Amino acid sequence: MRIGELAEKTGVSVRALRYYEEQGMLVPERSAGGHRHYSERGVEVVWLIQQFYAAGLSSKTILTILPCVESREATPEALAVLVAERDRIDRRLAELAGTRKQLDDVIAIASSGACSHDSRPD
Amino acid sequence: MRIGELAEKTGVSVRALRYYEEQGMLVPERSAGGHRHYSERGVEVVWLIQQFYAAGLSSKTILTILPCVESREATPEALAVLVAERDRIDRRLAELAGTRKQLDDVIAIASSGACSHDSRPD
DNA sequence: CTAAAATCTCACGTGGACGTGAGTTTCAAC
DNA sequence: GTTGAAACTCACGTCCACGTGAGATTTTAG
Repeated sequence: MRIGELAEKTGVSVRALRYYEEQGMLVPERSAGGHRHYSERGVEVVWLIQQFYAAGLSSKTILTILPCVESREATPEALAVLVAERDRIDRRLAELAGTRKQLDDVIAIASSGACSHDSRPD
Repeated sequence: MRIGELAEKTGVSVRALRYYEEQGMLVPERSAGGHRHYSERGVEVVWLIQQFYAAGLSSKTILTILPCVESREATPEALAVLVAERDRIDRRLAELAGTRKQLDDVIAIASSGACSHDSRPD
């Protein structure tokens, strides 16, 4: 499929797909005229890239771990990156949970203060 | 305390503190000569800002919710922002957990695949 | 075969959170 | 009173994941 179709299927922009190629994350075939041609697999790869971006991985890191997902095997170095990133996500999860609690406390206190003189404990 | 001391205490750069002021998040007193002077409370505020940044809030959003934390009360609008951001964090937590699982699966498969198939040590 | 749609390659623009001088002024110590 | 560290104000630079034309080329529908 061509770039426009993949863009529609995945919901990412054409520009983004070209950027992914620039970074080496998703390199398609080319037609005689130079147009990009993606396989069905491309859809899943784009999803993965989005997932990893959402997890805060950089394109460089994604570039390292994508081949492992594709080939279902990893060099020791790549495996180390995978584990390190999982740990990073774990720390981030804990951090986020902490901030969530912060926010929750603020909401509890602020709302009781703003809504009325009603200082009912939970 | 002056900006350098606060920077050291909080671990953020002097430039960052000036930036926080630019954004209105942490506005210190000024000496006659124009030097910034922060109270002890400044340390905690910087920690909060960092927390919220880490949670993915923009400086503009932080600017909205910081007064609520300080005054322990919120306008209905600010409260709505607080709740919306908590929800956003909840969604992000779920998202991150999903990606973590993805990564975990990849690690499980890749490591077993790498060890059994290619069991050549260095 | 033609016309329009899609795609192509530059290449500069954007936004957020600062980094990094440059040149000047203030403050604390002696 | 002097001096050196620390702070001050511009104001341009950086990094990342794209956005956004401009202008040329390729592909597809009629």
